[in-house]
Amino acid sequence: MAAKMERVAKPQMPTEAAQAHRFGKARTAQSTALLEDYVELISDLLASSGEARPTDVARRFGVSHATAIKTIARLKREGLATSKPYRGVFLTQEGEALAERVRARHRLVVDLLVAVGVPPDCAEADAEGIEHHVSDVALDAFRHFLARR
Amino acid sequence: MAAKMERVAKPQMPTEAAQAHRFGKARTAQSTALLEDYVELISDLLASSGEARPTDVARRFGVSHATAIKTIARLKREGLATSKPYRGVFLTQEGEALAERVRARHRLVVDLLVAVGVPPDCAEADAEGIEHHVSDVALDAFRHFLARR
DNA sequence: CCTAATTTGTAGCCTTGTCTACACTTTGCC
DNA sequence: GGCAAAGTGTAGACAAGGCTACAAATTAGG
Ligand SMILES: [Mn+2]
Ligand SMILES: [Mn+2]
Ligand SMILES: [Mn+2]
Ligand SMILES: [Mn+2]
Repeated sequence: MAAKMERVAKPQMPTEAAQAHRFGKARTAQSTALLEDYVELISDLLASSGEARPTDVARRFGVSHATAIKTIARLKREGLATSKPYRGVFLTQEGEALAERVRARHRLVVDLLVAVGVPPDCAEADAEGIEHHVSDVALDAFRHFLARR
Repeated sequence: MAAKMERVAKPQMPTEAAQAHRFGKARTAQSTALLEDYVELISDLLASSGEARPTDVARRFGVSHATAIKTIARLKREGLATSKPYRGVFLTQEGEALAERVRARHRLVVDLLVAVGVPPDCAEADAEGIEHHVSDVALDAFRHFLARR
């Protein structure tokens, strides 16, 4: 029953393919978000204290040290970090480059949020999640907006 | 060796607790992002065609129908949707309310992005991920910005 | 130097989210 | 009305990300 001839309202929906593609992109971003946050955090720890120990990473990240160690293992598997037992974590060239990009993007997102009126603390908090979903094109737009506002 | 007295550069890092809290919030947002996208999508399908079949949801979402069915099961478990075998999915009152909020937020985020100069297609794509990490405070700021720009 | 505290590593276990493969209903069409 | 196609559901596998509990190594004090 129902919908004899689907001629009702039908507000504009994107095409199936386009929508699937968008959702897929968001899913991919999620899967790399963790790695991005870890390399950024490790890079910060290295810069500010000269070392990045798993326990520090875990505390900063708010997870158990076992979880941090597993994620660091993934970082190594993906060629972003190195570490030897009981020796702290370091970033590969690739890892440091990623950290640099991620850090810059994080700052840009925070700046944009603040520029449109989001309170700084809130901007900082929201940016931690938002940053991983902002494309390069959008980042360019952010830069232009900040430059000429 | 190294760091005899950590008096080096030390660019401002947030406190451990604050940073852990931020990361924790981003993690939580991620875990609800999927549910939000599903209820929004189901609501759209119901509005535009009168029914939301698992296969449609799967195609729109870009996953296998088995995956969609499992996520729909989670929706039901959490009191957001109902369904009987071979009969399509419907939203509970709570689910429809969530869909409404999510839809409005999605639009607001897209509008904000466009307003700061992000190309519409890009805005639409990025918003799909960003939306789940924008707090109510930030949304208010977005509204004000859009109103008085 | 020895011992105790801290850090690190490992070993399960759980939940989510994804897939493929197979079985069962329902639908559509001749 | 019956058969093929389409849709639906279930089962089993995997990876990621989280946890707790325990074991081993390192570091720090006395
Ligand atoms: Mn982040
Ligand atoms: Mn960040
Ligand atoms: Mn979304
Ligand atoms: Mn959305």
